[in-house]
This record gives sequence, C-alpha cells and structure tokens, in this order.
Amino acid sequence: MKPLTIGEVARQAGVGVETVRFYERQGLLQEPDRRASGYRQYDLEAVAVLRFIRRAKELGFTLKEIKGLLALRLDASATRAEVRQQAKTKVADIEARIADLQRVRDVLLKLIKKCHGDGAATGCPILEALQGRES
Amino acid sequence: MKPLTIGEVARQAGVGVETVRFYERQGLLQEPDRRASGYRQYDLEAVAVLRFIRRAKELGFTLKEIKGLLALRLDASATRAEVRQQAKTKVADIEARIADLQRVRDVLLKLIKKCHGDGAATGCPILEALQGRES
DNA sequence: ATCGACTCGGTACCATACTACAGAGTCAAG
DNA sequence: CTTGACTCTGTAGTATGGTACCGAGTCGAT
Repeated sequence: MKPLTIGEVARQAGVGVETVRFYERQGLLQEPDRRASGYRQYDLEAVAVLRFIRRAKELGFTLKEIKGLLALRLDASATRAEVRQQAKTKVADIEARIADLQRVRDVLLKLIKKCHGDGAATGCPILEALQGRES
Repeated sequence: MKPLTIGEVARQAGVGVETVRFYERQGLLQEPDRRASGYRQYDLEAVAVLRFIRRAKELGFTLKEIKGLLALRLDASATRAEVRQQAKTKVADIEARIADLQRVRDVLLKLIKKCHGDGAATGCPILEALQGRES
C-alpha cells in the first residue's frame, strides 16, 4: 500500500492534477497527509472519491450536490432514504429541464414550419416572432 | 419621436440599464448617438432589438447566436433559408440535450428502484453505483 | 438655485467548473 | 551528480451572462 502522488491519483481517477487540487480547495476531497517535502500522499480511497465525483457529475449533479452526497457516504448516521431523496430531487429537476427544452423545441418547430419561404430574410416569420410585440 | 434615455429603453424592453450597456459592449446593440453630455439616445428600434434578444434567449439561443440572428435580421442579402437553418440547428441541439437528460434520468430512476431499503446509507446501491469500479 | 433621479465610464464581482502559468523546490533514474 | 519529470503555492484566466458599485457629471422640475 505505498502512497500515491497527486499525479498518480489523478491518472487513476481520470482527471487532471489541477482538478484534484481544485476539489481539495472546494472541500470535496479531504486534505491528504504530506511528506516532509510537502508532497501530497494519497491512498486508494482518494481514487474512489475522485471517481465518485466524476460519475456523479456525469449524472448532472453539481459539485455542491456532490459534496453533500460525499458527506452522506461517509456519515454513518445517514440513511438510504436521504440518499434516495437527493436522487429523486435530481430526477424532478431533470424532468423540469426536459419539459422546458421540449416546450422551446416545439416553439421553434412551429416557427420553422411557418417559415417555408425562400426569399430575403426580411419579414421571415421566425425573425418576426422573435421581435414580439408584447412584453 | 423624441429619443429615449438608456433607462427608458431598458424599462420598455424589460431589462436592466446595466444589461443594455453590457449588450452594447458585446456588440449586440449598436452604439447609439449621444447627446452633448454623453448620454445615450435611443429610438424604438433599440427597444425592438432588446426584446428580440430577450425572446431569443428564452428560446435557448446564446448571446453569440443571437448576435448572428441580429446580423441576419439586418442583412438585406440574408435569406430565409439561412434563418431556418439556424433554427433547425438549434432544434437539433435541444433534442440532443433532451436525449442526454433522459438518459441520465433513466439511470437515476433505475438506481432509485434498486435502493428500496431504509437503513444506513452505507452500502446503498446509489452510492455504490456512483463509486464505479471501471474508469 | 437646488434637489433627487438619472447617467457616465471603469472596474470588480457573482456562480460554475475548471485550466494555465510562474518560479521555486523535490524526486528518482542513470 | 545531473537531468528531466514531477510537485509546490498562489494567482490569474477561460466562458457565460450578467450585476454591483464608484465618484463625478447631468437633467428636469420646483
């Protein structure tokens, strides 16, 4: 179990060295032990945490939320219900964003259908609609 | 047709004064005439442009894209096909984002289903899954 | 003439998630 | 013992879309 340098831990987790230090500053990664020289010394747990962060990010969690998840992960008194709640909230969040995007897409599709012409852009229904009279 | 101050034009367009100056710096809004005192003097076209920006932003266009749309709007040689193309590209864009979000949501829903328990968070399938063995 | 509201330019700051760099020190292989 | 790769801290910059503040000047109504 020889300790890893920041470069090794970053490589194993698939992130950059600067990113590791950044996460440390943000409080997502505990400050590791140091050698006499000041070099950080990591263990495999650090790799696990970094991978956790990466996955959670892929699932759309912000770093702030991930910080919360990491706290739950280490908190012996945390319950699965709490974790599930976080996940459910995120699902609701994502669904709201999907609905939003769908609404916008439909507006755009309608405008595209209206603008069948081929001439000058002046008077194009899309641009006209963007103009919008009302506030 | 008396000219409008920046405050009036901002109010009529429903944005802040600082925002108007910001759009000017970004090149979305032409630099207006000035009074002897240096005060900006706007006409109603400026209000139209600001509303255009607001609408397009609501439809998910970035300021950069909006700059392009505004250029098309004023370019006598621009065609409707070009405008339609922009809109279509944006639709494709939005649909990709929707698909992405749906994929993520499904992953989360699956994890939530797996985590039916009620005990300690330790070993919770959601946290475990986030851990992820592979890169 | 005075007052409050407004405007000026410039700069700095907010959140998000990094990324880049400078200049100095350290490590390990040959 | 040298060399090249690595690491250290601290600061600054990236992109996005603004918001906030400063001191100074200006406008219009009373």
